Amino acid sequence: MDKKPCSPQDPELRKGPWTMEEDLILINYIANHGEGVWNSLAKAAGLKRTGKSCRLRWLNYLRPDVRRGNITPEEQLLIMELHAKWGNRWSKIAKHLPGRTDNEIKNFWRTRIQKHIKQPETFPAHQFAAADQVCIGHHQAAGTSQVCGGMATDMIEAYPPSTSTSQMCSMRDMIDDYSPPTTIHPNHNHHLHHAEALEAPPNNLTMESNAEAYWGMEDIWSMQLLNGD
DNA sequence: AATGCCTACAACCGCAACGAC
DNA sequence: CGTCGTTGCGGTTGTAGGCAT
Repeated sequence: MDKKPCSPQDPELRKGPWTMEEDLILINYIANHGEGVWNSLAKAAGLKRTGKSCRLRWLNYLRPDVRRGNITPEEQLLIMELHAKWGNRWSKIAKHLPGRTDNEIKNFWRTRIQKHIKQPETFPAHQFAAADQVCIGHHQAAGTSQVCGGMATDMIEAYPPSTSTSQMCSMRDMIDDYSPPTTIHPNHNHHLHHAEALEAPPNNLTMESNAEAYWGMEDIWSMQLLNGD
């Protein structure tokens, strides 16, 4: 899996998971030369990757300001709210979650939320609670594909104790209100003022959820800093 | 302890938009 | 104004790790 050639045309091109060495090369190169035209960047850095792959790796994983790990309840609510407004506009939604990438939000939505939307109505609340520490009501009417006000009381009670009563209320309201658009409103500008009001990172969004990054971006960054310019 | 299944996430793919020439 | 290269986006897939049996 490590050195699988990508295509007969370019047997040198690597695909699949990035190695630590590749990450370091990319980080070093960008630290010294900045981001640029990704195809030539990949070549100049000596990476046997497509520019596209390098860009994705950088944006979703290596950027110093990227936040990975647990999505906080606040972020979950924001995602729901913005998804209700804009649908699958992941990059747009990601702009309102500082440090989060569209890919992460998309994955989060598909794995944590969408699966519940697809659950039959009889899905037991306790299983629901087990599936996620915090999650979303699944009480949709068949065929309407709507996350809505059916958030089980159990689920709300399963919410972390740190969650304030007011947060709870707003969460209920929000989930009650939630109805993902079946089509994107071409004219969604009337939402923007609200969304932009959300743009500033909430104070309680901390970096602590990043603590479990795999082989710590801190490590990589300290390594590349040691390498210097 | 072995296995099969499920979940979460990293990465790839295809397409559309955009800009330079 | 058409072509080409690049970027950005959203959907999909592959796989590692966790969990249940």
